[in-house]
Amino acid sequence: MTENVFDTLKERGFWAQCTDENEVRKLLGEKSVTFYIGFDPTADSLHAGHFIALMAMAHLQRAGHRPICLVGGGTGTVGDPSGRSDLRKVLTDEIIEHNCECFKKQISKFIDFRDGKALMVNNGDWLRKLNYIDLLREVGAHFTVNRMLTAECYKQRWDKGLTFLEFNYMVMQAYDFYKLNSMYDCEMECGGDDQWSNIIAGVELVRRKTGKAVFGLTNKLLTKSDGSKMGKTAGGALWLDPDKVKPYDFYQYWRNVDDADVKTCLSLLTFIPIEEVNRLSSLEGSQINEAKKVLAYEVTKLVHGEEEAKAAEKSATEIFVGQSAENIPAVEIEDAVGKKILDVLAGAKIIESKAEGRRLISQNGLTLNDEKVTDPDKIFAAEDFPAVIRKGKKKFFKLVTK
RNA sequence: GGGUAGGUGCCCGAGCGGCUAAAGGGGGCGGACUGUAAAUCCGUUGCAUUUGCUACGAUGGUUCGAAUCCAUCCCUGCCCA
Repeated sequence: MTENVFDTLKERGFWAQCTDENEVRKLLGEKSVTFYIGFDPTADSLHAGHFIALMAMAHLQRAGHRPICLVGGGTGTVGDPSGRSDLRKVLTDEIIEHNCECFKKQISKFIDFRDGKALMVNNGDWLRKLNYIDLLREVGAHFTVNRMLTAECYKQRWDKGLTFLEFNYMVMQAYDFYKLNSMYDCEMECGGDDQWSNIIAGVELVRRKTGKAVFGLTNKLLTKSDGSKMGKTAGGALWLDPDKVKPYDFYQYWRNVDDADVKTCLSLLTFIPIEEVNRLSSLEGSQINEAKKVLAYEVTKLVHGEEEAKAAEKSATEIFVGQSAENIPAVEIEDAVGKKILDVLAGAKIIESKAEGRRLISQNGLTLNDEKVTDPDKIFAAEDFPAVIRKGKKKFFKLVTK
């Protein structure tokens, strides 16, 4: 440990807030600390927002600390109200179970679990067995409602209403920390900025129950320079699952971030040395495209592997620079000769509806093999294949018959 | 339980018997301009396409005709108990 990770995290912009800064820094500098981050299984894939937490975790692990990845098989059943203005959908046990499995698989790609260097646990293992009365007596007694009500994470819900179910989320999460502390000597909880209230609750619970000092550290949420959430695509979140967001599209997302966000992304989402990050992000004008290429490549490599990253980069170059159509992401379709182009595209989910297709054509946004499609009733001919479809300016699809 | 305000398209939010597939904004999409960026401007934004279907919490009802009126129910906020 030549350099304190605490400084690294701060320097790279992860740091949002923590309990006693000096103590945390000291702790991280003098020994291997076991820490945890929780991930609630609200979907069957992690997304860009989780990725930043995984990066923080990876930095800490590289510095010799031991991460515990906590999947929320228990807390997921309750739903975290933090930062939400609406009630969480209550998920069924089967869905949660399935989502937990998906999370585990994905997390394993970023964190090294060999030789006990990291742990993966599921809080369902203890939360689901809890007895209500026992919990109230053991844990509930340490919380004052007055204090809880002042927590930032509930404020957004004052107008909309907060159910008792969700109100209890904080208690569950605090209990997790207490459990992990007693089972694995976990001394620090990390997480997104929005988790601060929950983390503090855990820190206090551990102290009250055991007298031990434990710590909390939060990282910035991934937001754009204008404050809006980053990692949103037309289809929703920017998933890390290649079946949900194709590596090529994933690459393109980062290739197209705002100039103003390049620096944040490079430092938070890649392991590129900070000096290089600074150099790249200070490039001016169109030069900054170089930085975006590096960003897109590096992030894609971390998430989907080197091979996919190279393929995505190659496709992008071919599409936007050269005219070759070799590596355009292929979409498999049934034999389409003689069928209406709109039917085929809608069937392949390239367009959401035929109405969208008609709109696209009338607005000059659909191209087939470098020719604008002008007739909404156009029929595919044999010589159109292999067909390259361009939707708008930047979206390319190659139609390949099965 | 009582009182009261509500539940509208992806989101926010107007409408309160026909001219309403529903103002306005946000978001999305397409185009122009560019650097595969931002900002700006223009167009577009339920589905199917030829006037058909689906849609304003749910179900029934009044009416030639309802998101708009009535009834019942469900859900939510606020106040009181």
